[in-house]
Amino acid sequence: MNKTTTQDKILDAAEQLFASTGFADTSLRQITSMAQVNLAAVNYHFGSKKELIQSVLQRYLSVLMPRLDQEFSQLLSSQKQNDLTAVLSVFIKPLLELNKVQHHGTRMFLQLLGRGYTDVQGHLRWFFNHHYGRTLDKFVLLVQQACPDLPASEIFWRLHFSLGTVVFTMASNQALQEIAAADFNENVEIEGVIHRLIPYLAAGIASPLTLASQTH
Amino acid sequence: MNKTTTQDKILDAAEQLFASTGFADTSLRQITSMAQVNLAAVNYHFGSKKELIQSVLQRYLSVLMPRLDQEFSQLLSSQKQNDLTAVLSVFIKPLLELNKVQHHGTRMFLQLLGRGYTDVQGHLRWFFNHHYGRTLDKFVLLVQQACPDLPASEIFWRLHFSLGTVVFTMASNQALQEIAAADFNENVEIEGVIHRLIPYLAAGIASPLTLASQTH
DNA sequence: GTACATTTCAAACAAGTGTTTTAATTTAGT
DNA sequence: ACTAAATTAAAACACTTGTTTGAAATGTAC
Repeated sequence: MNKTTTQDKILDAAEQLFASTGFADTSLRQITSMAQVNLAAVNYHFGSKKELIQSVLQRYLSVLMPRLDQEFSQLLSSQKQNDLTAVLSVFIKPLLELNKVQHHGTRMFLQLLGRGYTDVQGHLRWFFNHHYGRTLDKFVLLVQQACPDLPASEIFWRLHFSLGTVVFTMASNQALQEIAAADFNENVEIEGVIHRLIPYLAAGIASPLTLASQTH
Repeated sequence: MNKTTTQDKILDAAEQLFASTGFADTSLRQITSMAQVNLAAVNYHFGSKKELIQSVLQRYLSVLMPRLDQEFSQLLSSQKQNDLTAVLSVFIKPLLELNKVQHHGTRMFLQLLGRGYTDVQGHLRWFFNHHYGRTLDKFVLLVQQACPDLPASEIFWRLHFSLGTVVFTMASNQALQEIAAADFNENVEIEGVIHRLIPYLAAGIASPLTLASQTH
């Protein structure tokens, strides 16, 4: 007798709607209607819409981030010279393991991440940095070790460029998949997109310093 | 006697608020209050909020896109082999000339573009493709010529990765500038960001095909 | 200066939002 | 079985949104 609780029904419906429509453009009435629970249940169980959003993300982050932290630490302690592609590839396995958390978990989480950074500016960014800032620092350190010639400020900019690539690609993942399927007869899973992203990001981050980027 | 019309007062206020807060999160009451005009003036002069958004963008696009189209055509007709950096650099001058349209026009437009792609999914994308699809096709052709080894589908993905970089960077431009100023004592104008972007994008788009990206 | 069209204004409208309230119902402990 | 706590339910609340209305004000042409 494995009955799903009201909380879980809400979380399941919410993450689906959030991923495809965004946080701001999804109403609590849509969520509770899809979950087949009462409207007031959201505020009763989660307090507010804001906290519901955080709970939806937290279900994935609490699995992913410790996993990433462990990988980063391991790579940091190993003495061998890590190249950028290897550092970025650390994300692959932990991300794909999110499919065990939930059906289509990887795609769902990455879309949520994309929505999180494009929809809301305030509380999610704070929430993430507050909880997982340490892990992020390790990653930045690894990138710096892999690109010893780049000044810290340049790495800052390029990592944010890369964040933009990932976030945007994941937020518009559905639309992109549809176009790719129509125009190129390609049916790429989220795993394929990840494997396409890594060389692109690695090349961008490691691109040589030009005269132009220094004088401006 | 150069009095600004009600329409212009609305457009000026709207673009400022749209750029910094996004389209969805800016209300008509905020706009008319800042513009010091009556609330009903927006619907009277523009019809609806949706059309106001398009008008705000159109003020820049109508200057920028013909300019870009001309540059693309010129590059296409010249027989010499264009490298990717040259193709991407075509954007620089037309973008910076938007500062003549309006004070801080370049930054304003790019932020609006970022907001346009992250906030709304529907009508803006259609609006843009419908009006300027031809120009875009020329650009894609130039990129294909510069990267003859890449299959069309790969170029499709990488150009969207790049779009993500630009759009995200521009949407969060203000936040990034503030962090860069605080952490690295850097005061980068929008022009500096553009010059930082180009080598990053060029390297990403032109990154070699790996075994992984082919098999997945 | 009168007549007509354009523009401004305050007010109200209809629809949607997240949240709260209060009562009914179900669950769990003894 | 009774009691107290936890959960569900329907309704209303307070607020914001974009849009519309109809009268007042302004501008324009003859």
